[in-house]
Amino acid sequence: MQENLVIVESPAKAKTIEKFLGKSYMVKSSFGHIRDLAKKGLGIEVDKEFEPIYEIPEDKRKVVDELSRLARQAKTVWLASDEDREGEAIAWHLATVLNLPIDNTRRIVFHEITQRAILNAIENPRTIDMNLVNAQQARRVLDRLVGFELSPVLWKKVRPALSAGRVQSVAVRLIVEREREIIAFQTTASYRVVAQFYAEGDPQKSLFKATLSRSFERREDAVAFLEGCIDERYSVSKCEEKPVQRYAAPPFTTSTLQQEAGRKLGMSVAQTMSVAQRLYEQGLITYMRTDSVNLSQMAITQCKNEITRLFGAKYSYPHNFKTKAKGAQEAHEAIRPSYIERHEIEGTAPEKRLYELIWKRTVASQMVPAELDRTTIEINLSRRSEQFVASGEVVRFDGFMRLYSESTDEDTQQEGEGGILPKMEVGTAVVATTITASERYTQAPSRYNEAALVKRLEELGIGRPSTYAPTITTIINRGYVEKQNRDGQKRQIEHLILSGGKISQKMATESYGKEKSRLAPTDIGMVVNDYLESQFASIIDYHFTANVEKEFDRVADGEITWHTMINDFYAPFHKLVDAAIGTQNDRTQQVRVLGVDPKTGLTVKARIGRYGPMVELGGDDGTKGQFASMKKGQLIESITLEEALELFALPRNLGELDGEPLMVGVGKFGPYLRHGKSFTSLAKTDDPYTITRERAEELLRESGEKQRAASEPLRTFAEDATMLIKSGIYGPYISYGGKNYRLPRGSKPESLTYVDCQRIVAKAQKK
DNA sequence: CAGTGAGCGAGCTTCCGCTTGACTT
Repeated sequence: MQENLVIVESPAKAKTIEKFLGKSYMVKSSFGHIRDLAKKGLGIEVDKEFEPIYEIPEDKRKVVDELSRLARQAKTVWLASDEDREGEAIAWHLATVLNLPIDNTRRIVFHEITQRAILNAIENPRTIDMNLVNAQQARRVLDRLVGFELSPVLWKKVRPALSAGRVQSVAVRLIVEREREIIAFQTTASYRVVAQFYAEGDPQKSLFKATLSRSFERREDAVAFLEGCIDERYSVSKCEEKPVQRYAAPPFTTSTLQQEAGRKLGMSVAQTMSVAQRLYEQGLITYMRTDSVNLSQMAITQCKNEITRLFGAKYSYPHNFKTKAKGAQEAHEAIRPSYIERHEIEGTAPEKRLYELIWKRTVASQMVPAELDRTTIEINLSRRSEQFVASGEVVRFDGFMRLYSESTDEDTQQEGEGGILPKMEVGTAVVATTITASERYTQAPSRYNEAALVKRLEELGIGRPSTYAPTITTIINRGYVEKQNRDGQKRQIEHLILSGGKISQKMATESYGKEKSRLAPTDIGMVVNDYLESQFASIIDYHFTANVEKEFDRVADGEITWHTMINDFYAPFHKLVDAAIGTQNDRTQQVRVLGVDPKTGLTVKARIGRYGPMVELGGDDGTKGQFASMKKGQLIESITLEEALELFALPRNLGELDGEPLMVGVGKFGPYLRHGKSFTSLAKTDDPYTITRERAEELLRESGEKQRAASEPLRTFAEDATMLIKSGIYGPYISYGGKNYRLPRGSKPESLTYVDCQRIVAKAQKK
């Protein structure tokens, strides 16, 4: 029996803290929330002052029973959940459910997992802050009201099983609006002029590139400019050198870790979190769901020592950062290595790489700023008012850049900018060796990648570190958004080159628009977004969360009761819901006419059909038209007539084979070949519109062989022919008596005996 | 699993934030 029971939220945290406290303390975890609003129905008694109906979810029963038992035996119970709204609520639910008496229950908080912080917390217990708890109840109730009243409107007015919510609907809106910007974007070309200069009399050492201060929209203007340059004279009008400092980025929060892991390691948001979770569980890093950039004093000191040891004292700059994120609750430290002196770890490749990234970012944050010289040279023309401008940066002292530099989404360096520039006196005459006017196209805005969406949500104060990854999963699962790759397209660009007094022309191709894993809306995502915007503009407003957060804060400060707050919100909101149900919705039946098929003279339309977005050829006068499903990535709003007509080319018949036609089409699993009753997917590199008969036959043969190989068991046993070890997508498994059984961890299929397999089967059957 | 392009209408779907395993063939 233990004298003291300490309850925290996370089991890994419990393990660490237990080491810091004496033998008389037992530390257990609640695994997050232990109670929630009733799963069925609204879970709120709206007309009884919004009384929440709480219940213990099925999967929490065991934890609660265990904690109950231990709490009864303990002399003192310490509620040590996080010091934020949710943590305070967890403490209150625990106190309520475990029937903890006020006099031997203590609420303690700490923001970092260090021995000093924990002992300090134990010495300064307080009581549960009911205002903070009520702010959480308000948050929970509001989210349920919004989600469970909006979603049914969508079922009725748009399509069943859809969903809407305070966070997810704004996330979808961001993606839809970006797509509309891209659709509306008109690309324009202009000529950008770059010249190669050197100082008169010193061609070797003084070579540099400079860009003209303006570009030319019309080709003839660019040509005229170059012609004028043939007998132009140039001189330096300004040469300025300015020292600048570049500061290290703060240590990681959840959102910045997701961004950097995406950019530098190519990891998805969910992947980053799962790898970080493993590092956390091994005690290698601090908690990975945090909005704080704060470092403990201990970590700052360790960084100082480590930096001094590795690079010398002049590189060390011990300091802390201020959190800027909207609505940050700062219950934890920034994400950092638990032990700064540990530079690398054992583990899988992603674990090692993510740890290294965290280590570098943390240590660099405690290093001095880099010092750079930024040089700007301006070149005047004798007969025109434009100028050529060159700028460059030279690192004078590397500082933190010795270890780490933050990446950006737009890693594009402008031509004519860069490294070292020569020192020049004002008035120096310079000579242009070549001047090039190159065609440049304006770029459409790019679609969000996962981390960029998280960044935007965080800026708006929407969502929490624990929900960024799940929110993305939700909007993808609902079919509102897809992760898409796009092939780049090619276009011709013209270079006009003035060299040796003559202008010549050179054509080049450039590719543009290539995208990997970008978030794009689906048609249903756009329809739902437009519907919500038309009926519930105030709820999916970007500032809605920020506004209600202010109200939650007032509840937390005791200025207003949560009932008042929720009532003030609910009355007008519920009116909107009633109004929406009462109005006819014609948005989902939208049909877009794309034009007329030149071959048949029939109209081509795009709309959402029973099985998703489709194009229709003809079918105007009550007759049945020809239908074709739209491809992934195509939208009703932006598909062109040409793209639509292409879709009718499938399914194609490649001719007979063994008396059966060989067909190629596109189904819900992508392009496929059908021969009789058997289906084969095309390879990624094959195009269903152009694939040849020879290639199709080759694919059929290949897939036949693969299928034979896959159905072949890995192992058979002489004792019993029905006991098989097969290879599946989750690794090897046992197939026996029509059922499948997974192998215990670490067992090797080649070393299992028949008796082993029998045991595994028997054990699984007992369960 | 690879197709479709209406109108029988049961009973169901859904939120956001805290936390981890259990489990797919």
